[in-house]
Amino acid sequence: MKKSITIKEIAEKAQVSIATVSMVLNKKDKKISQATREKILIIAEKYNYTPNTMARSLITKQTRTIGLIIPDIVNPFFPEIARGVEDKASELGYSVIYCNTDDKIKREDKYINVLTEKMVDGIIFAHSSDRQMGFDSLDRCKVPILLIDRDYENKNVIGRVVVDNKKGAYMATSYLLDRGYKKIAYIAGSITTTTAIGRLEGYNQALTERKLVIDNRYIKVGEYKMQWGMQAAEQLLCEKEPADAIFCGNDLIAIGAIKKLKEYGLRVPEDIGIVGFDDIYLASLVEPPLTTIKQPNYEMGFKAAELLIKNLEKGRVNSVKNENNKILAKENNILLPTELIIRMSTK
Amino acid sequence: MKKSITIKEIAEKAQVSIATVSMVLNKKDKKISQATREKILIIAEKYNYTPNTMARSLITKQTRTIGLIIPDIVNPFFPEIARGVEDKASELGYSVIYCNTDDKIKREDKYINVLTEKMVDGIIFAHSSDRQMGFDSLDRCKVPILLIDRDYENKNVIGRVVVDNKKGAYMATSYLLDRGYKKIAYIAGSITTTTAIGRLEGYNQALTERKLVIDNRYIKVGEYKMQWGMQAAEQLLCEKEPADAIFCGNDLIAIGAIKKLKEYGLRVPEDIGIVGFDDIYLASLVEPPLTTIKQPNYEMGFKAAELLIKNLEKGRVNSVKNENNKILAKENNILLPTELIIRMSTK
DNA sequence: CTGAAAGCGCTTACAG
DNA sequence: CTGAAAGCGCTTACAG
Repeated sequence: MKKSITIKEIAEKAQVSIATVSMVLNKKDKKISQATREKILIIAEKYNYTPNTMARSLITKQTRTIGLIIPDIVNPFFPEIARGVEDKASELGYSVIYCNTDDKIKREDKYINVLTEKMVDGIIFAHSSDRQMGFDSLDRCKVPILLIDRDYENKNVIGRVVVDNKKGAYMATSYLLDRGYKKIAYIAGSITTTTAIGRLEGYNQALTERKLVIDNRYIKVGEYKMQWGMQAAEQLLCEKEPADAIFCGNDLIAIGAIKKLKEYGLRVPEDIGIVGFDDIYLASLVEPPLTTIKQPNYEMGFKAAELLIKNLEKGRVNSVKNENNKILAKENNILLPTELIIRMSTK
Repeated sequence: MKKSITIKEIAEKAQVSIATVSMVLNKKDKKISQATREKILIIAEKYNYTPNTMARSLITKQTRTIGLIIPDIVNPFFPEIARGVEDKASELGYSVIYCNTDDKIKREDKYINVLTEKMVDGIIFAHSSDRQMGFDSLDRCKVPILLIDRDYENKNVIGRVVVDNKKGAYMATSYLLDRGYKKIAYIAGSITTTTAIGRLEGYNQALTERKLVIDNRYIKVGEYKMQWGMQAAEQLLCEKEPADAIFCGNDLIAIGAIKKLKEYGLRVPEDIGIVGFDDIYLASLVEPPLTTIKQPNYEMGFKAAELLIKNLEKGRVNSVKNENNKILAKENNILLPTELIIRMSTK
């Protein structure tokens, strides 16, 4: 491929210094005469000049690139986040390097290193729930990190954008109770993540508020998979007093549960109520359509990019002051609301 | 954030020159004594040295970053591609900057510029079908481009990885004929893209091979949306001799068609056969489960990254020779096979 | 085996 | 209003 013209070459052609060219091309040209300016601009246009951002970044210490580390873009939970991030970033003149970790800490660490070497200005990170406090590669990270979806404590974390899982689970459980179901089970995908803990709390709160007893036999913990939804639903059906409604940790679990209930000849929602969490593409096409707690994934990505970049640019203004503000400003912790989407069968 | 130590500082601490440090850190240290090597390595380790790839790239003209330009990561067609690209790229030591265009040529052009400025080594590009030959921003692009999914002619295109749409459509249509359906309709999403043309050809071929007449009333052209599937299915049902099977341009169209058929009280596949193209997440959960032509999207991304990077590195070896090989080597045009996935109702 | 020097393409005080 | 110069952090011939 043909290489680009440089400011040095433009300077020669225009018979001016490279400093002047640089200033004109960067619009820091208040002090440059109109004649000079035009001469330079015309040459740059003619030779299709593209600046070399490598060279620029070397001086400015700013790449206008951010990293996005997620478990897996194929997991339908993440494309919307990724899209939100990219939309806001590109609006603000930033590019995004994206990385898939499959929730493996080794890969996370590798990507944090790579992104550091590429000198990204910041990282948006949906980390593995297995991440352990203590001796952590995040400590050695030289780049500000903003967490999404899952929370974590680390000195390099400058902010977090998470979903109000507790409220969502509360809404889901309350919805089922409002519709007259009495014994609400909860099929969880996990119980260790901050996300999962929030959902359990919301479930508990809804029951407690109505003075209902929390029955551990109705709480099943497994993985966020369809298979587990089927398995857990079967377990629930075998209890002496089977539950009459199920709040599912995510849509995949819910879909599995529905499948199993059908096998047992149970109708949803006539015989048993179901609400899922998350919002998978086509969830509305499953039969019966799945009522879910929708997570604002696009907004999560969008807000995260906005917050990160805002902080980066603020940081540049008074970087000295920022050096040891380990206490996170409250406005850097964003809790996004969820929404209950009720879907009815069209039959 | 704390800044990284530089090779200059390491050189001072180790009492050697920066050249020596550079060689050791880059493993080009055959000629360096073991003692010196170790001294340097220990210091680098101790101070948690991370190389500044900006500085390096400025000299080597290589960023080990590629661009991925796609219409929309939220469209379920693209996550698998993106994942394939990232997997292969990271395996080969490359990062990927990803961009969403919404099929807008302006955004495509913008991203091509941005990626050029960021000095990516190459671009994997799923372009808008509206792209016009002639005065084209791609011509001015300074970076090698590899096309995926959709073909296009341009001097900067060094390769293409596309799906065998013709064969896929042929398989879909033949499958329906084999099952005894007589009048196969085709609801297309488009008729202008190379992709769409391939599918139409395959459909025609299957009919022609069995000496069946191609009836234009059975071919409906619209968009790749569920809404259009519903609409077109309705149109087909209103024909004097309604079709008894439909090959759908993609899964969304197929799902829309199924929906409409249900409204008319028609059963799939007893009353009418349906085959879709593409493979959307959860397509197996729609009722009845959708038989589709699966596109090897992950492989497409994976192969694309492999092919692009292989060419980049080859190009570096003999860049002079490569300058004007406008004729694309045959091995740079990859046609990936599709697969027929038959899904039956479990009832 | 190692170092001095040039240079990648740019920005940024500083001087005039 | 404009230019000369230093320097960002690195690599790469070249010399010894």
